[in-house]
Amino acid sequence: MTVTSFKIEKSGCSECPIRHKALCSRCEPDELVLLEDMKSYKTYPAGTTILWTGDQMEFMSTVVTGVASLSQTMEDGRRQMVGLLLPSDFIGHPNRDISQFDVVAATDVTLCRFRRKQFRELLIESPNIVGRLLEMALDELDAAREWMLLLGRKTAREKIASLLAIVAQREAALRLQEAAGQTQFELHLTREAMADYLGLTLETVSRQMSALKREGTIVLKNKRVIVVPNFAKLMDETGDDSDGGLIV
Amino acid sequence: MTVTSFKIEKSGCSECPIRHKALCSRCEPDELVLLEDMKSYKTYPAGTTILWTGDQMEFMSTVVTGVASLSQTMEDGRRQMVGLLLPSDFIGHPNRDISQFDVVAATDVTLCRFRRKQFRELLIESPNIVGRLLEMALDELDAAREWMLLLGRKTAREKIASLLAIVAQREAALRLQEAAGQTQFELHLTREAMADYLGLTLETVSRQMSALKREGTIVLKNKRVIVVPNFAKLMDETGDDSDGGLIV
DNA sequence: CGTCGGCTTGATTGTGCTCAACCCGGGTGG
DNA sequence: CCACCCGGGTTGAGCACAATCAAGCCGACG
Repeated sequence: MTVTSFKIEKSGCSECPIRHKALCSRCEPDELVLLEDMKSYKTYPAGTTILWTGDQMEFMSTVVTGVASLSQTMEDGRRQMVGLLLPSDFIGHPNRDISQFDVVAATDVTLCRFRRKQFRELLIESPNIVGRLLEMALDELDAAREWMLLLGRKTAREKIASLLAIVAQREAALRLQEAAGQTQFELHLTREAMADYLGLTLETVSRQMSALKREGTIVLKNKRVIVVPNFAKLMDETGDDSDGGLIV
Repeated sequence: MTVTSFKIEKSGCSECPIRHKALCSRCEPDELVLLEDMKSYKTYPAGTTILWTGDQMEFMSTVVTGVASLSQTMEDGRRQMVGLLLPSDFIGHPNRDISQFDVVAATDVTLCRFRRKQFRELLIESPNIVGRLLEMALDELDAAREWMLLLGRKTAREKIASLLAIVAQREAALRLQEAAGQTQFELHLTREAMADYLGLTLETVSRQMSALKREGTIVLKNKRVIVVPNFAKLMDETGDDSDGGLIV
């Protein structure tokens, strides 16, 4: 177990960084005490596979810190990422004990875990948790469906622009700003990860990135940090309608 | 209101054809009485759009009979189906009052509906419903993610074979059989609907169907009824691993 | 009989994949 | 210190698969 996880293990739920967003966000103080008893933390180094397709899932987990990816692989190696797990996102299925996907730590990842059996009992007793879990599942479902449009119908160019726009908006939201005018953000993904996410090859990703650079839509500061001089111009490339396709 | 819906309106929940699968499947008799009071039926003819993207959603609904599709459309007309709604499937989001997708009746469709406001109160009081809804949402999420692999990574041939295999398995399950050896089923979808579902053009769908026919993988009985002489041969074309990629 | 929707088939084009070479920066070890 | 390697990234040439454009078929229905 690493040092980071140890620090977290000392602190209670009330100091948890994702307290207001995770499945426990609606819990009353007395319910939190219950959770406090059951939970355990575990940290995985970047690059580790947390769960393979077909693995037994002894635990239900919430991402506390770090980023993990959910992906599927075909026999011949073709791979598709089907979800990005950010802090507060949930891993597990109360009624299925076998993982349907590979879960890979993209950065160092710390999970807050509950044993399946205990968790199921918890669900029966705690409507606040079930309700929040339902809400989160429905949000994930909508996100997955949005992504299906991208995978099925967008061109390579539009896919790249969409990904960049989404990451930019997410980072802006963290700073409580809106992505508009000049924006700057960090892209943690390798070209290969982008390709897996978008259903492209890494060469196509590289080519389209170069094209966007050449045309001045984006400027690369240092391979990871991207500057968007004019966010509207990037949005034009996504293929979405003017309001960004998002219901705000 | 059509004749079919009138018949349904007369019968109570206990005679409902989807009683054992829908969101009410775990309800006790006393809870059913509650639902009985709140519900109303509505039938839409084939081809009708039940809900447009951006529409206010006054009702939360369950499909009782028929098939509807969930889809997204881009400005320029490109369209992607993101879900198929079969009997017992649920439409609506307790915490969102605006539809994110177009909902179109593929066949005549009858919905069992609850008013949003009432439904939300119901959720607070009835853990059996929330629990069932969570289960259904997680199943949908897994299905959506499976579909993302198909959209992002499979070839046209594999997409068609996968669709046929899935429909065949579903129909077999209805007859409490397993798809194996010689199988036969009905495909309600037009070529265009298949294309929208698979992220292809209808010409490509037609060509691949012809190819599968030519090679003897499938036999068309009468444009809608498809015979699969050897189910394993069809599975070979899907690109999935031998066990069908399904966790049984 | 003509029309119309759903479907098939053909010819051509083009986007994105494949294969391949090469660049760049950061370790590592002789 | 330099040589080497290795992972991530870029770029090019050629190809293949699916999209596009276009014509025609078939069965239903007015």
